[in-house]
Amino acid sequence: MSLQVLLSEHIKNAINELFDATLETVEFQATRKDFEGDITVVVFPMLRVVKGNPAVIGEQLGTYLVDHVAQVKSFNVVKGFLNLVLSDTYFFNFFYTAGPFENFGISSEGNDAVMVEYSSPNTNKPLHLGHIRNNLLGYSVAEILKASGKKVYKTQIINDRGIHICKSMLAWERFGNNETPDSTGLKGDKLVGNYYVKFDQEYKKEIVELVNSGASEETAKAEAPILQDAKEMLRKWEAGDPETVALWQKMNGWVYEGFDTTYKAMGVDFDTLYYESDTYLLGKEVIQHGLQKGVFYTKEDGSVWCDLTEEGLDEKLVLRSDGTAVYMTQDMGTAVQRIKDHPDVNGMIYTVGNEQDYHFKVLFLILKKLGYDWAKNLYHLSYGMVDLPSGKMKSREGTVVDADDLIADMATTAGQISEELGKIDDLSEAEKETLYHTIGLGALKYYILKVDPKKRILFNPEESVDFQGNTGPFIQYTYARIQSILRKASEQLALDHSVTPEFDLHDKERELLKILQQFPETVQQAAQQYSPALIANYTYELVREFNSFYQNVPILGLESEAVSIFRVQLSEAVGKVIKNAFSLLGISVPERM
RNA sequence: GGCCGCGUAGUUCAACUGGAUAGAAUAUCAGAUUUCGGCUCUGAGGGUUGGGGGUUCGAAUCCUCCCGCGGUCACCA
Repeated sequence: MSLQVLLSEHIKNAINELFDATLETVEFQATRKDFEGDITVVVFPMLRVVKGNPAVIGEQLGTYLVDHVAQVKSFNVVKGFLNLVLSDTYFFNFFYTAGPFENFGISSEGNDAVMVEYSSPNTNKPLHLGHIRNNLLGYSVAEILKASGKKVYKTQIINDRGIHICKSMLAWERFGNNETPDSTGLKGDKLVGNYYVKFDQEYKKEIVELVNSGASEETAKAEAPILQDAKEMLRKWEAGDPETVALWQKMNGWVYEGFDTTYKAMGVDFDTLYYESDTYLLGKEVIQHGLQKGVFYTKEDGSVWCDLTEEGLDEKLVLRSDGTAVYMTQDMGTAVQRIKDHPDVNGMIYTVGNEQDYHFKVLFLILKKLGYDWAKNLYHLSYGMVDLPSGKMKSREGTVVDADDLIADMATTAGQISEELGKIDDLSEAEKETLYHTIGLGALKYYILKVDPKKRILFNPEESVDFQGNTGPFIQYTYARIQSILRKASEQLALDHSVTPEFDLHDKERELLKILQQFPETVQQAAQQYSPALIANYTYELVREFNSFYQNVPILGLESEAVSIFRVQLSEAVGKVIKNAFSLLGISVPERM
């Protein structure tokens, strides 16, 4: 039984005995640092069933608890807050039953399955900083859900068809001179991206020419020959023209290879993939189903709509008058398909930028109206844009930050700083390179994940790779330091885990234990809220608490060996929790740095 | 313009979802140490939580009206 449950029981009994009243729930909170105590009972809410002065009620409750509950050592009351001081035995007991902390906070996989979609790129240009936030969020939320006891499928829908894909194909065909990733030494996604840019340049040229020869800008934009050709290419692709399809496959293949490299560098992965070229025709049966149920209706021109005005939204087109699918149709079809493919899944998380908030609101609502029981478990993991100190990322102004470049830069910067600090001279070059990548990536990931997803991020590369403050490297550094403590300790002490300590806990050690035991709860909370930021901030708090004590107080070579052993074991536990927490964020921790 | 989101120390972020005196980190300043203006400690200042009103024992958090920033309003995806 957890402590809170135990205390609730006793408090309810107390209210019953002392005031002859019935209490439904008891509200707890962690005691604030500036007050004495470990856990706080809020008395105010009880005033609804018990009349009286909250401070007096608190006194009476406190006395009762000290008398009846072994774990409560003493108490104090401030206004309506009853602060309980727990016994050392309680903390020792927690520490020695929860240990050895290997899988602390990580539940084993259950049957309840969810699907997490993230990344979902277009196959006509390389991944950029915006995708990085998307990928990190999606991956981390998937890991957190897993740790909370769910079965998780990571997926993405790859946007591999459409006019934008044809644009890069056309430009390559026309200006490419049969260039390949091999012949140019470029990553496949970069090469294809270059031709997408090339198309745009040519297109603009043609517009200027047309306008100069008297056309209006609007008609010039619509009628530029190169755009017409791209449209023609799309028609050919949809008709299954072998040559076009072969080109499409070849160029997409290049892009996938490039993406794989980037995903690998980022440390993210997927369990199952969906391609838009397979799903873009899906959803028509869903439309039929919806028409029968009366959820949709047909207009005179044959287009199909869903009326959401009762729910405060608009009318939404779900099928064009020519019978072809729109974005919404596809997304409905894909959702249904995914459940068909994975019958154990009963919920989905979509990691997509907040510019699509409205789209997902509508999608979820329609699926609910269609009567799918899993539709109530859909969640749009919506996140804000990533801005740079120089302003917004604009592809036309060339201020887009490329994902590969950024990851490489972060590693370089991490290397420079490490060299200056000069603590790792005895590592081999290869080891150093791995380490710098770990640190650089850790800096990047932590900086992005510690911010609430829905808020915009101002990404400052220099600040993020700082080794001080609330940063990834600082936490990694603490982990490495703990490993070093353990290495030294193993030479001096026999770490007997069966030792039952007999000494008073230092206040700081109680603080640390309090934070430590909150980890499992934090994981559950983060899973409920889909918030890696919660994990990140938790880890930082743990690390800060650890440093504030063990930076000034010796761990080894104390007069009492029992205390030394305990401190080493506590350090070890903190290290393991850091490692567990960081693995939920997709960040690895170095053994030394 | 309608709808959605955001607004917290100079800056970047927190605040256990309505709880106590709104906290960290950075930057700044002052001390200590230092063969260094750089590294490391110690400490300080810094806030009407965009503004007004409301709800209650209690509001950064909830409701409302303004202000500012962003997004979105396609038979595009």
